[in-house]
Amino acid sequence: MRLSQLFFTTLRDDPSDAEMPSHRLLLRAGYVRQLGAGIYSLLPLGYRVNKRVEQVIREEIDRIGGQEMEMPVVHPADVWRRSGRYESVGPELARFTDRADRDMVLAMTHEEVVAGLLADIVRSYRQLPMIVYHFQTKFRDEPRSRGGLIRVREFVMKDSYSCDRDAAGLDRSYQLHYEAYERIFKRLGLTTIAVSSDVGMMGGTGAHEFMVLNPAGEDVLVLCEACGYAANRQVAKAPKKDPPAEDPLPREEVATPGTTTIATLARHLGIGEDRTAKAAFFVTADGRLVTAIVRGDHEVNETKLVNALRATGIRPAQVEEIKAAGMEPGYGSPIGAHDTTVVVDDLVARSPNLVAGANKEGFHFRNVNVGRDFTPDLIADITNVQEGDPCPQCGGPVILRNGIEVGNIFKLGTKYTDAFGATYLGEDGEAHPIVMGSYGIGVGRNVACIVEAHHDEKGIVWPAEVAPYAAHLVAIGAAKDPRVTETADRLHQLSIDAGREILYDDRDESPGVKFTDAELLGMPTILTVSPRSLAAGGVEVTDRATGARETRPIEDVEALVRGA
RNA sequence: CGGGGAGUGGCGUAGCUGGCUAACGCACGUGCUUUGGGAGCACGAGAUCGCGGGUUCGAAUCCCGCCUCCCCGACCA
Repeated sequence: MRLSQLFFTTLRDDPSDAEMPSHRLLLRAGYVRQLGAGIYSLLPLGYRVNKRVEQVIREEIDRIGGQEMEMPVVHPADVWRRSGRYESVGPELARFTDRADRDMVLAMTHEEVVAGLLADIVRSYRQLPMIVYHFQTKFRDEPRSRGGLIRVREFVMKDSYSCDRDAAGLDRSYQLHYEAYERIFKRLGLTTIAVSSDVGMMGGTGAHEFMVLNPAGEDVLVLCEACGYAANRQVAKAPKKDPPAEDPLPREEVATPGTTTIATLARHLGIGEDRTAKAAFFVTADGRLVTAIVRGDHEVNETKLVNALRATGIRPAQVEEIKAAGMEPGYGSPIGAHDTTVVVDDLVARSPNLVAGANKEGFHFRNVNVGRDFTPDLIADITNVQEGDPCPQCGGPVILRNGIEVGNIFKLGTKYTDAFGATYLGEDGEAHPIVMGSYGIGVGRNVACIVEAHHDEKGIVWPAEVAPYAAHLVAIGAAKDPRVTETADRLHQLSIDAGREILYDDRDESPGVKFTDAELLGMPTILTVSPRSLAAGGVEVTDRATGARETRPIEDVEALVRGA
C-alpha cells in the first residue's frame, strides 16, 4: 500500500479527549476515528489489524473444531422473550420497533439464536458434540463508555457456542476453549490471567474471565503470588478469622451525635472499626428492600449479595424507602425494622458485642448480637476481599490488581436449550436437553489491549502476528538518486506479487516526517532506501521494537519482502 | 442517573469582565528552495464560534432552554 494513497492521516498533537495510551495512539496514527460515545469507525489500518486479530482467533477456534457461521444483528423480540431476557436485561439491550410495529432488539449476544437453531437442526446424539462460532457486531447500550476502544457500545465479538450431550461433554468443550484462549492471547502478545468469575446475566454453572492487568481496568482481581489463586473480586472468597469469643453483654443505647460514617463512629467511641456493624440498603429488581449487614471494616460485595438473594439485580435504596421500613440512614440496623430482607455477613454473625445503629438520629447500640437482637433472613459471605486477606487456597496474603477482560468462557448448561426445546435423542432413545457453553472475545478491545502492552514513547510497536503490514518501506532522497525510487518500487511490487503487501511511504515528505510516522504507525520492520543506504550496499533494516539497525544487501531484502 | 469539565477551520488552542475584518501553532493548496529525524520563504483556501431562543444599536463573549463529548461515580457478558 502506498502511503500517498492510504485513507488516513497522522496527528501531531494529542487529541484532547484521549487519555489511555492505546486510544491516543490509535487516533494519532490514523487507525480509528470516533463517531459518537462508544462508537468508532475503523480506518483501513485499524480494520486490517482487526482482521489480523480475527484470523488468529479463527485459526485457534477452527483448531478445536469450531465451525464458522454468521447470525443476525437484529432479532425479533420474541426470541429474547422466550429466554426471559427481554424482561430481565436492562436498558443495555437496545429495543426498537420495525415499520409493522413489531418489537425488535439489537443483539448483544447470540445464545437465543443458537438455541433456536439447535432445536431446529439437532435430532440425534450423533450430531454432538459441536462448536459453532461467528464474528459479529454487538450493540450494548452501556450507561457509560470509556477508554477509547476498551469499553464501547458497538463492537465486533467472536462468540462461540459449544453444544454437548451432557455435563461431562461441556467440561471437555470448556477445557478446549480454555486452552484455545491461552494460545490466542499468547499469539496476540497479551499476558493474561484466567480468573474465576461471576456468571452474571448469562446464567450457568461456572465461568472464567481472561484478564490483562491494566491500571485502567474496570475489574478488580484477587491474586495470590504464592500459589497462583486468581479470581474476580466479584466472586473471590477469603477465609475470615473468627474474632475472640466473648460473652454477650447487655445491649445499651449510646449517644453518638454526628457519626453517620463508620470512621466517625469508631473514632467517637474510641473503638476499632471491626467492632461495628455497617448497614447498607438496596432494593432488588422485584422490589424487595434489602438490609445488608457487614462489619465496619468490610465493604458490601453487590455481586455476592445479588447471588445470595437469588435476585436478578439490585440498586441502592432511597432514603424514604429505608425510613419506611423503620430504619434511620446513618444510624441504621435491623433492630426494630420491618418489611425488609436482612442479609448478614457470616463474619458479623460470629462477631459478639458489636456497635450498630439504633434507628434513631444520633444514637447507636453497644453490644449488639446477631440472633439475640435481630434475626437474619440470610447469612452469607457478602463482603469484598481486601488486599492482604488470606488466600483461600494457601493462606498467604492476596493482592488486588485492576484488569481488563479480554475474553470469557461460560458453562451455560441447559438454560437456553430448555427455553427453546433444543433436545436430542440419546442412545437410550430418550430426549435430552443439549448442554451449552458460550465463549466470547471482543476483537476491538483486544486491539486496544495489544497497543496498551506494545508501545513506546514514539508510537505503536505491533507484534508481528497482528501488524497491519509486515514492513514499512521508507524511501528517502529520491530526488538525488533515481535508484531510490526504482529500488523502493521494486521491493513494493515484489511484496504485492508475493501476496503480502508492505506499506510503502512514497510521499514527498521530509525524512523526519517519514521516520516519525513509521515509528508512530508501528510496523515491526522499517526498511529505508536512500542514496546513503544504496551507497552502503543495500537497504537499511530497522527493528521497530529494539531499534537495532543494519544495512543489508538488496537481494536479502528482496527475499525478506517476498516472505522467504 | 449524580458530580465535574468542555464544545471556536481537519488537529491542538487563544479570544469569553459586551465593541475593529474571529487570532495563533500544526495540518492543507500553489510556486521556488530544501531532502537521513516532525524544513524555509512567499502567496492562498478553509469557521453559519454545538443548536435554538432572548437581551442589546451591536453577542463567540451576557441570559434561558436543549444537544453532544470527556472524566469520576452508579452501571457493566
